[in-house]
Amino acid sequence: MKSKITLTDIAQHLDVSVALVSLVLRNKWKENRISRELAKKVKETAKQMGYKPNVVAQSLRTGKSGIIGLIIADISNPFYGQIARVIENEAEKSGYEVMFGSSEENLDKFIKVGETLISRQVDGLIVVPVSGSDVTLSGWKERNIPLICIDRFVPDLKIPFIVSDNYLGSLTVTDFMIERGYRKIAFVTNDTELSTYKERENGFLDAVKKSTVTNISHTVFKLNHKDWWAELRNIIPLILKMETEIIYFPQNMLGIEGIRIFKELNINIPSDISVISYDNPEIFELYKPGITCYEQPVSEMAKEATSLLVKKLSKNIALEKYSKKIAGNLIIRESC
Amino acid sequence: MKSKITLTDIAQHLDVSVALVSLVLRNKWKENRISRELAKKVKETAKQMGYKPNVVAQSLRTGKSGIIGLIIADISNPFYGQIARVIENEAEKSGYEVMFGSSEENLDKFIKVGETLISRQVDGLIVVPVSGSDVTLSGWKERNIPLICIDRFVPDLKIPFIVSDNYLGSLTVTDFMIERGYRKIAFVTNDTELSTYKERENGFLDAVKKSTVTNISHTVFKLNHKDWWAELRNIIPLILKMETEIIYFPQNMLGIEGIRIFKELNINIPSDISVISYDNPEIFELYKPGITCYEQPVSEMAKEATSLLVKKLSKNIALEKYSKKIAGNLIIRESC
DNA sequence: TAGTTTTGCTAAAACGTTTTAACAAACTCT
DNA sequence: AGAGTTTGTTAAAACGTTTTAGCAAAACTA
Repeated sequence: MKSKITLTDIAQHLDVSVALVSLVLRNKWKENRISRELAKKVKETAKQMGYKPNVVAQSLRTGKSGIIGLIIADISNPFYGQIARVIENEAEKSGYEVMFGSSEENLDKFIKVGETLISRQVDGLIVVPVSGSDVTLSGWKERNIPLICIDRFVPDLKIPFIVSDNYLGSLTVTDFMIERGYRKIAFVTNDTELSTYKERENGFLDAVKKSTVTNISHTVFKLNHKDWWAELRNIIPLILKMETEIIYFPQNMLGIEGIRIFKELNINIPSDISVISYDNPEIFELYKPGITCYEQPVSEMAKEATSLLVKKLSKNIALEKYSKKIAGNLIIRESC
Repeated sequence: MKSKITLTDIAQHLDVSVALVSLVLRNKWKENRISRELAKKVKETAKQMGYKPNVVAQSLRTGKSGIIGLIIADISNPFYGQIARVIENEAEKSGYEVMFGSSEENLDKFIKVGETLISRQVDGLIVVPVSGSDVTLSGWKERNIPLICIDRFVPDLKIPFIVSDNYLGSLTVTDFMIERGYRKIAFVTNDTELSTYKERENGFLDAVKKSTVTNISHTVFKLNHKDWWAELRNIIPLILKMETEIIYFPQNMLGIEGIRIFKELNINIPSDISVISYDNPEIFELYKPGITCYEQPVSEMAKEATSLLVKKLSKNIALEKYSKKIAGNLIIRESC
């Protein structure tokens, strides 16, 4: 069997033009007045010869690759894995494929992955912006690359975004803690300007401030972005020493690492300390005790973002006004 | 800013030929005797004009896409996620990118994903074969598509494979259970012909058979492939009623689902029943009690498979003789 | 019968590259 | 000075498609 059958092969085999074959196989034979029988014959021969279109050639000619590029922030974070899954699924429904890469929260890698995707002629890009990526993003925008931000947005940049309502979410979490009677609260976050963390911190602080309960003592710990992993290990004993009643992790990786450390230290949740976290990875459900958390509307975000981009690609409209902040929901389990 | 700068743009701008620009930018100017100064000028202009090669056009011309296709079996299985991650990483080191899709253990989807990847002109394919995929695979092989199987192999098909040594692994697990004194053992597996499951079952059965201990009672439960999820729920109470001492899940998803069900039923591990599983997802480490399991050499497999494919792509050699079964290792925790 | 319309198909350009053969100009020999 | 060689550059074909304008033949019109 010949390894690659092209339109030319079929055309030669039937002694017709390449154009005709192309028209038939893309179902344009009617409007191009190609006779029904010939069309049929072409289709059959194509199938029988095992013709598969060369998408690369198609892309080159049409300028459309049928690929959506996705840049997530951290491949090992199940949250982004889930986002990628849903986007892939949704994209497929609209006939697109997804190519993706992870920036690992690193600007250089972000740029590199993006440029690679662009040189592959992706039709559009869904990105989780990383710290410092605003210049790059506006550059891409200038170059007319259809762009959507997901999970995080970049203030001041007129790029449409679909994110979860992190401020509201964190308010909810904090109100819940206070209502449950917790008064000594530790908030352990990453030291970064990213919108997600900022808004969750603001939500936390505002909830405490607005509360009618007055005797709340709260401490914010900021982990160095680069080796938060190690820092968390150092900080947790401190937090325990402070007789903290509850620790609030505003992100799943922090939460997961937290419970790992508690397990190692033989600290019991919730009898020794209570825990609440953002995001709802499978492990929070399975863990004993189940971890109370604020679940983000992952599927919804991913779906919205994809359909927004697809809309943009089919009819070229401005999208900023479609930007959205979507609420999630609190899942109460046994950890607090 | 113009949205797409091409070689032609640069050539016109400098009033030289497109050929020259191409030669310079791909660092072939020396062997083509292009003057040093002109080369320098071309490079500078290219950078300054923001030229990015159109990889699609390059692919069409060269017949190489620089993409490795990957078909995993189940996107929601962290085991395959990890494989995908490592492959992507390794591929990148050799200058390849990875496009992937999941077959969801479904033959039609497997074929569809594969054909899509092929029509995208992937340079080669790493696949986790699904049940019944042998015909498809040999078809692809006929079409000269460089192919490697990972995780599972297809007997009788001369396609190079990198898998873990499932028979040996299961022997090890079973020997361990017996040595620990367990005598009433349930083996809960999927009802499938896939090499992984078959070999783990054989390993289990042979270990029991060969054992010098005589009073072992073992039962094999086979879950219907399609809704194993529901069936497992039905079977576990039976297993408990049989006063089984230990339950052996020969795959991570089975194990995870198992502990979820135990949690729901308020069954304690290991006091009510002991558990041992194959694979080592994060949750087995974090869970209380930690789940004893047999860890597969995921990274090693993924690395081997990638480097094998890359080798094939650079120098076109036959690979079957490089097929490998790699041993994993037992991780002892508290669940048995 | 001559003109007009319809039918059925094809030639050719284009997409952005890579690669090879060829060519003019400048040099180097005798 | 003429032949040969080297240097620096380019024209053109090719990869596999899509798409448009156009053409010949057939079928109508009147």
